[in-house]
Amino acid sequence: MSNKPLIEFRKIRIAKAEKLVEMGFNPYPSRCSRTHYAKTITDNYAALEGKSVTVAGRLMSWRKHGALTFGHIQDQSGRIQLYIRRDILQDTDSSLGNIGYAHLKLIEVGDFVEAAGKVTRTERGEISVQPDTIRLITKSIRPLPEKWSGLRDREAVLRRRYLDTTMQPHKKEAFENISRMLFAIRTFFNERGFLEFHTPVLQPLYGGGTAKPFTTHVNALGCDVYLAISHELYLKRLISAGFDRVYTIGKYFRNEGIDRSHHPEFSMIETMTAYENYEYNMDLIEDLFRYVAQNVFGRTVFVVNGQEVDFARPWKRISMVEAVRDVTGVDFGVCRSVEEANAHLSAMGINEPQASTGLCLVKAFEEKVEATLISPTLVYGHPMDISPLAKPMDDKPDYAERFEIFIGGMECGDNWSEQNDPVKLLETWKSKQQSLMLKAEEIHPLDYDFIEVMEYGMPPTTGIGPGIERMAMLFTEQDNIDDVIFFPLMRPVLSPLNAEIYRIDERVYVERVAEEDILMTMEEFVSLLKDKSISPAASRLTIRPYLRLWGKDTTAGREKTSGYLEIEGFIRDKRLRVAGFAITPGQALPAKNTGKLRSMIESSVRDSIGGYLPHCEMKIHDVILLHDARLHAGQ
RNA sequence: GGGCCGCUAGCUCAGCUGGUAGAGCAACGCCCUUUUAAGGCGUGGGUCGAAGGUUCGAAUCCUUCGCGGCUCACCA
Repeated sequence: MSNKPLIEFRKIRIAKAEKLVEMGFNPYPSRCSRTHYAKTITDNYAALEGKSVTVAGRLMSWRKHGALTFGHIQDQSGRIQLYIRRDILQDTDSSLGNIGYAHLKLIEVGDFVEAAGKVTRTERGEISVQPDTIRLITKSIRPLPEKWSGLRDREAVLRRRYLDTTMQPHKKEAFENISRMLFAIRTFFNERGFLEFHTPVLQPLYGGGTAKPFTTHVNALGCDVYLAISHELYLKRLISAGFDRVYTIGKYFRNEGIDRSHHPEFSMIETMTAYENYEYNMDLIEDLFRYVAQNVFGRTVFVVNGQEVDFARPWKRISMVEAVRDVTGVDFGVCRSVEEANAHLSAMGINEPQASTGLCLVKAFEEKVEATLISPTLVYGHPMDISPLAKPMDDKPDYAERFEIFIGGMECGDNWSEQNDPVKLLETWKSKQQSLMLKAEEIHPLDYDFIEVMEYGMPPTTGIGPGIERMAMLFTEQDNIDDVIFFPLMRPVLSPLNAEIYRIDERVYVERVAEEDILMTMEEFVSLLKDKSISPAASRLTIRPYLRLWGKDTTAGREKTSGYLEIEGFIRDKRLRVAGFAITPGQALPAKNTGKLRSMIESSVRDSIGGYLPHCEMKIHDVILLHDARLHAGQ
């Protein structure tokens, strides 16, 4: 028994669906016989006036006036009004699914309905369908958001995008355009003789980038694998296999920061073209952007960060050395020593000494130049230090045949002539791996299988890799990546209200989706601590006690408890779960989950393990009751 | 990870220096043959994100936690 409005609302609507079932209706039929979209009718009124049509969609408004009822049906194309007259609408007939005027109250805003009737105009001039019959297609049992404001809460919009696009259909446009963009990209490459391949997302080694990967496990093979951080090594295998022009529109997973231009899961169009070098790609990518701009969006000028960007004009092409020189006046191309280069850096106010001249150049570029590149710009000639997979330039072997695209101050693609000299490639990788310049976490596994492919030989090859989301942000003029990803990644939540409606224990739900824990029993844990076989990874531990209260044990005469401790900080990046935690209160447990219970638990935790962890600061959270016999007594 | 901000009914929002939690939409009941944010009369609806604390008294003040946003850092 609840007095929450939503729960009442749901009950009332479910009751209506049940009433329909009693009357012989199916509130969730599979068949629908739409003949026209709303927009087709409003766009072609002259031709359709007086003709019979069937429309279907979600009912967005519903105004009853005695013997007249008005409403709006919304489908993918738009909205159209229903103008329902009691003297025209056929009577209820459950064998046909028709709902008559007397039963219209069983239909309400949010439901999906089908209406068949003549196209007409009302006295006020609105193009409408005057139904002879109305069928319920799908009963909705939750209220839609406020009709005028829609969803405003950013979190609500991101978590329930379907409601946002229902209430504000114009918000579908960006996503429709992104879909068309993908189609156009495929057309562009297909027309140029490229073949689309699927490359693996589950990869036994991660390569082709320096990002941190996601790790997962294949039970059938008994080994850990990584989610792709890149697909290029597979595309190169395809070139070696004899395909000259290949591409993939791949999913990339990088276990790093999330912000308005980074998402853990994103996509790129990545190509490989044999018998060409990076100069070919400069033309290719320029053509690609122009093609998408013109064919999907019908224009070439877009507003990025408040500034106009024109994709039609030939793009500026500049070497990284020149770009830095133009902005800062410093020519790293003539630097003779790292010391000299670092001195230039600190003169610019960048006090992070780099390990090589090349890295200094890159640092200066990132700090001083990147944000200034608003119009599409191709920056080429990266230092070899940061280009392990690229070919050096013939005339300047310290620089790579590589270029990046910058638009609106944002990097929008990375491209180079692929290093296909297997001996040099191996050398570079090995020295890179052993280099003390790199932090341990940046060392990537060597892909010897790939080196072997290169040893058999891969013809001269070059690839481009523009990010789909960044492209979408440019073309749809959004400045937040969440607005071009329909389902951005968010922490799972279960509202208390839904927990009540679905009768789910919220904590059990959250537990189930939580990361994998390390498990051991209290007995094992204490004995390992006692032997000093294990020690905490951090000096600050966060401990969450989970407890079940089982009520009074009549034989022992005391209250029974069970549970576990969840310890963060003991094992790096993992939670340790110590099962078999219980308390034996010398007194009755407090009636409520208050500070008193908390302090009993806290002293119990400290008694059981605190002694073995003398140098640890233990932060013990409030107890989380998984079961409380006192609350469940009636069940 | 740091800083700042937010979280009140299904939705959109009020609620000031602490004093009985409010409105609109939505819902429920009744009236209404041209409405379109329809209208009129009436009714019901809350764990104020969570837990502690201060207080005679907390949505309001304090602490911790949760979720989110913006921003900085990190990051091809």
